[in-house]
Amino acid sequence: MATQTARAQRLHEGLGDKFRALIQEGSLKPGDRLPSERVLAEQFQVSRSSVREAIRSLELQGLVISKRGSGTFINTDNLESMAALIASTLSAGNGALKHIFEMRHILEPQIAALAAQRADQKQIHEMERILETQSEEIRDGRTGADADTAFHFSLAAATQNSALMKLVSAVEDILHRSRDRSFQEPGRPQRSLESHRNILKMVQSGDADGARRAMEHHLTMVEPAAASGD
Amino acid sequence: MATQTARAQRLHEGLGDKFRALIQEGSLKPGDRLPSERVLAEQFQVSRSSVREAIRSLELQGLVISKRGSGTFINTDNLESMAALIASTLSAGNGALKHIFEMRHILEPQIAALAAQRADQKQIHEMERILETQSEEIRDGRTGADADTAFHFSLAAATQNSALMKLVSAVEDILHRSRDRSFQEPGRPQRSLESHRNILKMVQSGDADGARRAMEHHLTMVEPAAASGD
DNA sequence: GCCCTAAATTGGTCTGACCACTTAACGACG
DNA sequence: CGTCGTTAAGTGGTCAGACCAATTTAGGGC
Repeated sequence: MATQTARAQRLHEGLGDKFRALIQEGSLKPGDRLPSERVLAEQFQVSRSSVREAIRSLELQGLVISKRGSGTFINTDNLESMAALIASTLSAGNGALKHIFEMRHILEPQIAALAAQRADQKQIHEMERILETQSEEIRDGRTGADADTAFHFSLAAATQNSALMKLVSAVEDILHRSRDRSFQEPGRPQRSLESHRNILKMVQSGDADGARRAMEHHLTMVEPAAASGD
Repeated sequence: MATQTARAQRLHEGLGDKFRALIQEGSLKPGDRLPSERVLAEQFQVSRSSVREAIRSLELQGLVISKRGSGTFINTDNLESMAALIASTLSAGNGALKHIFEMRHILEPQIAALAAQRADQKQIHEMERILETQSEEIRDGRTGADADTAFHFSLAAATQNSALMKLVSAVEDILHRSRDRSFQEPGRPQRSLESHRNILKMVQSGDADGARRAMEHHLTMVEPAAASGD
């Protein structure tokens, strides 16, 4: 009956939608194990191949994770793999790093402003902790790139907007690799930390406009020359 | 036969990487047809199942498109399917529509500003054409929702930033369905068209700040009450 | 020449089997 | 009794060959 949709749906695509619905409806919770492929095949009256292709798509979308010999599980933190998926899509093709930097420059100042309006105490404390870590790493002679990424992400989390979180997570993921290089310049990690502190200060005081400006300043400072010239 | 690989990843993942490399290295150009699954299976000394799972992942990433009875082709405009992928990821889980609206409110005003600075004559002409179409549709009693989406997308295209184009395309895709409903209110299509014209006017005159404000006004006006209140 | 039909080709699905790995049950041993 | 290896069952990953459905291509009749 569902074989002839206008869009010529293939069987495994329809299956994927059914599984996705099951997961999102709450019948299955994060961490749960899906029925085995053989069981699903019988349950939906299709072959194991079709079930596998459907699961394959769910796995690529980060909804589930298949483990050989163990089973297929609902992804606990779907954020990471979802971000990876968006990242691979955004940076695919001729997606120059320059474009990603520009997108970031558009997004993050506004995110900082939103965070200033919405961050709760727990999230502010989390940011303080991250900046402490970053400070320690720099004192030990490291770049603090991980903490840097974590700070930007925690800001996004403070917006309480899951879509923004996913997107920032993807953007930061793309930039993470190049960041190690740009952090090599002497004095850069220290300056980055200081502007992070300025941003946090604005967020703490709930100054949305100040947070936006602080983030703009931070990004302009951090942006490598290569990105604007390429 | 090839049972002793067991290196690290799953077989079809490695295959996917090989195919992806082939495509991106330029051995295969957009529009070209991949060798048939049976040929690829023999060529790489794996089973057809593995080839299929690899192709499935490429298809989900928008790199290729499989057509039953015809073949598998390198995706010509990868924009559409890539956007669909990002869209499904962004809206997956508890991603409320409200979050998407907010993301849009962050993105598009800045995009309008960038467009005002960078749009070339051809792109401006394209936007004029779209607004004409929208005008005609409204005159004929339709909502003009398609033209509406097209306008927002052409604005993103004018930024010359492929990452932004993909993202806007994804966001608009998510909103497109709900748009038809909100366009039912009397007078709404007409007002939307007028604010589009204001945005275009700013873009034509190269007024970045004016374009940003015009877009902000437009979005605020278009945003459904449900999205801002919930 | 044109149009219709049949064969070849291709992706989609099915079946059943075996492999590699994980987990849990079980029995031998200390 | 508890611990530890061994074994058996279960699971995802891969393979092989077959058939189906859609498309393309090649003939054949007009």
